[in-house]
Amino acid sequence: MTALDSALHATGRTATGEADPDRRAEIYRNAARIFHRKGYHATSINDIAAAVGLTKAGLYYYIKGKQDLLFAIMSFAMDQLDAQVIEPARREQEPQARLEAIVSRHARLITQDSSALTILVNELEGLLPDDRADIIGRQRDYVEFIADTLAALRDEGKVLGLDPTIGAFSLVGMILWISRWYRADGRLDADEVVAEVTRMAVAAVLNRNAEQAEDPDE
Amino acid sequence: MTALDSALHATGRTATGEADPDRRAEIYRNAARIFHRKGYHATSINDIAAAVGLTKAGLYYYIKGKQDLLFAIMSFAMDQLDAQVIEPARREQEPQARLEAIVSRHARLITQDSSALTILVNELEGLLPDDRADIIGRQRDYVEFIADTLAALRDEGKVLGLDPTIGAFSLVGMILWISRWYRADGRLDADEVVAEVTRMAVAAVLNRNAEQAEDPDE
DNA sequence: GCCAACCTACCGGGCGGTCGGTAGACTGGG
DNA sequence: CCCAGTCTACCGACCGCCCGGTAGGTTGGC
Repeated sequence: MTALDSALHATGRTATGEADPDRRAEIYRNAARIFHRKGYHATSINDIAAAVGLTKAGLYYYIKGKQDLLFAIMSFAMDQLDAQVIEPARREQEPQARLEAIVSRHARLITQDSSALTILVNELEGLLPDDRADIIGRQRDYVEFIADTLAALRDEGKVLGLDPTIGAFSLVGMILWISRWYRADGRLDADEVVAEVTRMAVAAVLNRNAEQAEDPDE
Repeated sequence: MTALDSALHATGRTATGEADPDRRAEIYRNAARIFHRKGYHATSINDIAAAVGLTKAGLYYYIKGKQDLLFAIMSFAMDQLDAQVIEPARREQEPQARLEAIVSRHARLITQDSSALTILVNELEGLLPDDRADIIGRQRDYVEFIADTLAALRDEGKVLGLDPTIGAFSLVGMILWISRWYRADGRLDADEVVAEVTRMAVAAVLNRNAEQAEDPDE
């Protein structure tokens, strides 16, 4: 997660703004890991401070507060999603290729490091209202991007009788859930998981047999 | 959620055991709602007490502690899953019918009342180790039940080149995610959501075209 | 000598949980 | 018909603890 350094500059509003960015990146990385493991509310500032070898007061040299720390991590995760998933997928012209890009890239990201991305969806209620509105808005945009892609597939005749909203949410659920069961040191390797999930996602929305095509309603 | 009453008798180990079961059911119902909305750690005993018109001390007449309350709710949710999803599905002999029963029944349950079922997956770290082991074990059994169903489909030749474990987890993710976006008062109605999700789930795992059947590896 | 990078010591407050008490309904003996 | 005794269902006050956050240093490299 070396990209965290640059991300911190981008979300500078949450940090003191003068401290060593490498050290701050290390702190944010550890915070994300602990928030992910124990949950935001169950994690104390002391837990994070201890993990980076500081006292609580020492940690406050680098952060403005617990909620700002959470928002910075979630903003970073959202930036990551934008840069690694949404932007590359947007460059795909074919709707089906675009869908495959979304799913495989998002799944890949989660197998690489799920901390920040998982916090992004699980700890929304820990944010201040304004920050929460910001994050939720960006998440909504993402789901709409997927729904639009499904709608484009429908216009091509490749999808019949599927509500794009339900489809988009279902795919997102499938992808996000990966962080709950995938372990880098487990039986399954990341390439296999990404490929399999992508195949399932595409199969879930594409109609390939007459049976579904003939009976779009019900 | 009237079935809560009987569930409470079943999980009597967590309550004082003498108090009015109706009142206790009301308390558990409210607790589940608030845990669901704010999260376990962000919810104080006072929040729950106030919601049922008691003081904190008064509430302790009915419950043994915060963690026991959580475990009771999760046990109830797991009982619900057993009775409404797993048992009925087990009675389906055909693997495909069984899969459809699992998905549609589980999805239906979530559209009806997601509180307890959502707590079941999101608040595991709030439990004592022994209780957590209990719940995780039951959840693992459920995923294995789905994986076995997928394996049976594979043995029938209806599924090719799909890892049953990945498939089972992905379907579970799709289903559980419903509680995050479905609103009973929203644009989509429950029947539509259940039907659509079930169709997607089946499509995701069944191979219906030659393309997939010819190339199981990769 | 200065400033970045920390620390010790502390604050107010809310937490989960407990304790002693009590209003009021109910019960049974005279 | 009464009243002592008992039990259910609660409450006010309190406990120790830990939380997020801060004030005011101290230290070591430039």
